[in-house]
Amino acid sequence: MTDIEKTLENKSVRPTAMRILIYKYLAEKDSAVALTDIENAFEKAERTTLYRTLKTFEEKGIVHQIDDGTNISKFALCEPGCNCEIDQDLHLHFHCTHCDKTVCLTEHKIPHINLPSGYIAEDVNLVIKGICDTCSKH
Amino acid sequence: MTDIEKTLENKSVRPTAMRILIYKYLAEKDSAVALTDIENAFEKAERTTLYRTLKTFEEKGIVHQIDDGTNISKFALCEPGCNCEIDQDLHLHFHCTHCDKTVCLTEHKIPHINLPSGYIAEDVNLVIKGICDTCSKH
DNA sequence: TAATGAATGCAACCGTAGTGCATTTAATGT
DNA sequence: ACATTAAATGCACTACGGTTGCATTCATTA
Repeated sequence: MTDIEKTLENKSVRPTAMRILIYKYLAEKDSAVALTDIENAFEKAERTTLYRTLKTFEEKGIVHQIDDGTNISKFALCEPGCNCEIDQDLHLHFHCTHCDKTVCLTEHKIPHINLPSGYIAEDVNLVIKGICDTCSKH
Repeated sequence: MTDIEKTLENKSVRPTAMRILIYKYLAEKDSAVALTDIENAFEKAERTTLYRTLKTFEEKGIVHQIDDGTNISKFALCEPGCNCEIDQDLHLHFHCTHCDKTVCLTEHKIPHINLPSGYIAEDVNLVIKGICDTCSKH
């Protein structure tokens, strides 16, 4: 059994062939991917399958969904320190308007925000848009 | 000439009847509105007109677009202190998952974030999801 | 090996975003 | 006041992401 299969089983996700492929794809990407990205990468794959696989991955804490302001949902593998829950130090995301890539800045945590009374926070999302390091060199 | 007409002209936007109506609608709302919201409010209005009006308003700094994670663009009037640009203290947004409303917390500014070298920030977006004060009372 | 449930494939549907073009409306100069 | 010109609006249509229902295949286990 490979590492990926173990990882999936640890998260109570049956390691099917398709899921392993999708996991691999996510793992080798250094930026967040949209459903369409995966669809294009695996021409034989069915949109619905990818869609539901990502949903499952998200529910089981394998990936986290990123809303980078493009109105297109992106996904990235959760790293060991990636706590996608409140009351944790959540990392922020950077969306490059030049190459259109979105990356997790896992080193950068979102500072705590004091809300007005009555407001209950359940999730925090911080996205910075601009030019990434690769694009700013050119 | 009314106040709204003056406001629009100050921003180099021709104060047409439709635009004044849309501005009024936005002004009396205490939460951000989606294109569809306006569409429903003015049954006679053409979606394209509303769409382009909001675009124009945004370009001219009359409204700011809000991405609250629902994948539906929302808009809210810019207040005098609402600087929708970088290097300013940007306010954050709160999206209530119960009543589905998104509000500007203009009193709450986004703290400055230090990015890794090479990254150039142009826009910052902070959205907190949870339960708003109205819904948390019930 | 049969039974069971999960995963996948297929075929749609819905809603938002966006564009091209014709038409109307408003502003300007003569 | 009228013609000219540009902006604003209305209409039709496309594109695409997200989503669901249902049939079918696959894998697990009794």
